[in-house]
Amino acid sequence: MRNTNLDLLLYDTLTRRKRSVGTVSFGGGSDIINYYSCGPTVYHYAHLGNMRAYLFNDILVRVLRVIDYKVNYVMNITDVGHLTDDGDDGEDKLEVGANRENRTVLEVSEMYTEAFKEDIDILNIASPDIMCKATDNIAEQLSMIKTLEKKGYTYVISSGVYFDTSKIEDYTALSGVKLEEQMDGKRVSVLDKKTASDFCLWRFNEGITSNRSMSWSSPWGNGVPGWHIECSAMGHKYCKEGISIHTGGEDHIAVHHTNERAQNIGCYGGDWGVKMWVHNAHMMMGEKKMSKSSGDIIRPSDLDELGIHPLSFRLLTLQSHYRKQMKFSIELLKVADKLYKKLRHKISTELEFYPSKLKLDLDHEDIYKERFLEPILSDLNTAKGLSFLIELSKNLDRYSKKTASIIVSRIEEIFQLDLFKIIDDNDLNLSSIPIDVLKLIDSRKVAKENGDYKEADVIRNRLSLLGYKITDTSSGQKVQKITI
RNA sequence: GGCCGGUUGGCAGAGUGGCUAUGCAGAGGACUGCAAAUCCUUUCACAUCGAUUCGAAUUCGGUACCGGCCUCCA
Repeated sequence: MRNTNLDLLLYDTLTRRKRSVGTVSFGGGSDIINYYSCGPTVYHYAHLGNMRAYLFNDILVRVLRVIDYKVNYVMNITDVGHLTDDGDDGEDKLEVGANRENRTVLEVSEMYTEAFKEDIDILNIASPDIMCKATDNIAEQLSMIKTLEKKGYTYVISSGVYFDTSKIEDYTALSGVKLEEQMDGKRVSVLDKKTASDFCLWRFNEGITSNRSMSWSSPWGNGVPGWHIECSAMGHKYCKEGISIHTGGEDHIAVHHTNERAQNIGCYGGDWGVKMWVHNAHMMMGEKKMSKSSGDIIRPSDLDELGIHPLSFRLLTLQSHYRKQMKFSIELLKVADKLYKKLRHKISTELEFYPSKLKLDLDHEDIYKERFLEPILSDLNTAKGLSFLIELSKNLDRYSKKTASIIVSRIEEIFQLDLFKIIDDNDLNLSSIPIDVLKLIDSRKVAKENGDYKEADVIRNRLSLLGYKITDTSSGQKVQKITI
């Protein structure tokens, strides 16, 4: 049994309203949340735009755990089946990645899976409990396609086995799109499918893909699974009772999740399925979103070089709501970075870590709940929770050190900004500084001691042009390398 | 064309029927040889038209504009 009656409200894409997660939990004490999130396709690096989605998942899972749900957090790794192009003309992304880099598909998927794990780690995103690969679950996918065939939801054409979407009554319920209003055939290639919205369950080796390196045998012929079937099959395998919450980017609503849902309905007829769909909005750079196809990407591990702490990006996402498009630019990142460093400096130097489960007195318990937890529990209003944290950090004298520390500790259970860790202030060690720069620094020290401030200022300007920032502190000159 | 969402101060971005969001920037001050950093104080807002209301930036309706998705995408 959970030891709290607090609950989280989330916006459910299917019913288009906020619903309590208590209505979708499983287990005797209704305390288990089966959580399934669409993960990366490992043919390339994941970028900051992708990271917004994983940050959203991370925050959500942490909130569920704070209010005492047992979360079974499952994320798939797509290493087969995801095409570069629309439903029927594209090549498998993994094959493309392998060709591009002159490696095997396995090497490519392993390399980018590792890179993904490193990147989420940099942003303090916890690893899911289960990360399952599509290629490890081919049997489950085949078995699901067989059931769909038995139940009459499939048909076979020259390119593969297809799902007959006309058999699902409310096929477009997630997106609300009216198929007959769609511009059929304009973007979706119809080929010899019965309906443009029909999608591939099993793709035969033929045409441009006849010499792909990945292939499995099946009752219908050798080939590879379609993209959507992996999520249905693995979701069912790892979330036996059903999926409480299924998340993903909003771009998945109209196609991927719509098809996943159709497969579930066809295969399990409503006995098993997804109880709540939650989608995050995209991050926009200027006029367009950051995307791998445009080539203009920034990874978490690139941030250091820009002089920006990676967790400043985590902070930036906390400032906006997950269902709203988030504007992104280096400038905004710098603003967040400034705030981040200030906040962390303050907390790390004035408070100390206390375990979050320590009790607070009633008044402070209420303050924590009203100012922080309640906004978070109302569809994840992290921005409001964050404004409380900032306020708190500016008014530490109103709290005892222990009380403030416990509150921040509780906030950190969710925000994970490493606020208690002293920040490295980028003070350079002398050996990394060129000798002529060192000489200048030294001569400025002499000039200052002699009261020759004019000369000291001249030297400071010269150093600044050389890329070094000099700051006078009570303990002498501090040297920092200037970044962008 | 269909679906979804947005329009808040210089920028970013929350929000509630009557009460300071918050951050960065700006202004003033403290500190400093001067800067930087830090701290304190502070200016500036709710697309437009109509309706409901004692009262609406907050509810409802119209208008205008903007964005996303419908195609690989988080």
